[in-house]
Amino acid sequence: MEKKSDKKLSDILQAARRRFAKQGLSKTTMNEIAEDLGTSKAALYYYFKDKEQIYREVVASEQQQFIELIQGLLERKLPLAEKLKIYADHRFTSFRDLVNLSKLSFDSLFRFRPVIQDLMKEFKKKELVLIEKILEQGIASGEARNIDKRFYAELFASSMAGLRLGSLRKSESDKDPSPASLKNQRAQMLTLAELFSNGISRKRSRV
Amino acid sequence: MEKKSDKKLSDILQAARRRFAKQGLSKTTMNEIAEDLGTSKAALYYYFKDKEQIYREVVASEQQQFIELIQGLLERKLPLAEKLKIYADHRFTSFRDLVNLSKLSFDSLFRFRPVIQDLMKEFKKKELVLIEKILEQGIASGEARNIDKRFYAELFASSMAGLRLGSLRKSESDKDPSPASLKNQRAQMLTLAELFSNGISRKRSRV
DNA sequence: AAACTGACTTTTTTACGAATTTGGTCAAAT
DNA sequence: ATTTGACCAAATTCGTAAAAAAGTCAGTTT
Repeated sequence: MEKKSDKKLSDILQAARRRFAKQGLSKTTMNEIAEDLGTSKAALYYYFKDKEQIYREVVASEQQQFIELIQGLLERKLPLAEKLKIYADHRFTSFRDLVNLSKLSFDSLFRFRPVIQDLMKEFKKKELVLIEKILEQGIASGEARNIDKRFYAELFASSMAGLRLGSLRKSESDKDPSPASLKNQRAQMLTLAELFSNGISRKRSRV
Repeated sequence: MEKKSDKKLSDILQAARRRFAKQGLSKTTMNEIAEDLGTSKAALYYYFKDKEQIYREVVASEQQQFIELIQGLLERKLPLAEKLKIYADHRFTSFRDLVNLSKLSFDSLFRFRPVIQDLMKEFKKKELVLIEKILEQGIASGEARNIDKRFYAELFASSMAGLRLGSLRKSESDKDPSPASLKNQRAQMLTLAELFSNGISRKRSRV
């Protein structure tokens, strides 16, 4: 069975990640990725089935980074309110820094290639599970009322997505959002997390 | 100066509204609108400068319907929590029934024609003012803390938009959302309104 | 004069084949 | 096991001509 050097695999993914981040999926060519690595296009096909698989792995790895961040959060002993705020903060930071994940969630709105839709749908499902787990813990610990986890997780996820989109829209068309706009987006997400945790809390707390 | 029969003006707008609702802006032709009215294309240009103006007036009138609904709400003596819930309900209902307004908010995400962006930007600005007024009233009455109205209004508006989008995405691609999905969307919006009003309330209430 | 029309011009969209680019394969080389 | 250049096939871009739609206007009707 073939072993296929891990080093080479990750080199390819790294080069591809940079290209996808800069140019997106369709405008990145296999030749460009190969040239960035000083190798030939055909070599790429020794390691990956096709361009789509490279893209999938690049995005999946960024998704995984976020997911692991949250899984780490799930293992910590923290008040529910804290967890939700940290979740909001991680989500903000990840979508700011993981360019391909960020681009994906944007593209999924109007690029109809199945890859995009599939990857996005997958990510949403995973995110929902993570939020449900946080709520689960909060209910188990008695911090939260016995709410419908699925319903509230969807509510939280969609609202967070809306906040991100609302900020994107404000920045003029194609330009990156300004630091001020990012700061505002983060503040909104944290505030939403607070509203949310207060709303499902058993105690009647105020921040 | 020309008077231009109001009857004819509104007849044209009504025919155009139906066409735009069914086919969207770009796929609706001036000839179709004229034929629906049993008149000639040239006649339309006697009443309207161009196709874009007809579209603007159609959308503006649907926006106005929603705005007047909310302005009516602003004049009622109701608890802040009630007002926010009714706001959420009106928003849900309006976006479900006013097809061109609904289409606009969808198109604004990926149709780059300036008309679309302009009309959407205008609507968002107006919606923000209305939400701010509701918050204003809540602060004045002592029901709400002295929060940053603009900040919270944006938070509320973007979250509501996110809930709508989250529901749209779940329904498979082009089809209309199922009744069940709509019901869920409405429930989410009402719940968000509750979370929100509890969160900004001076009292520590629970529903 | 206000309301409207058919014929007309201009602008935009569509259709489509050729040219080019790109994705993907493979036998041969290292 | 790994890499490559040559090659094919699929997709994209490009130029352009035909079709369709937007928009104009002199002149007619009411």
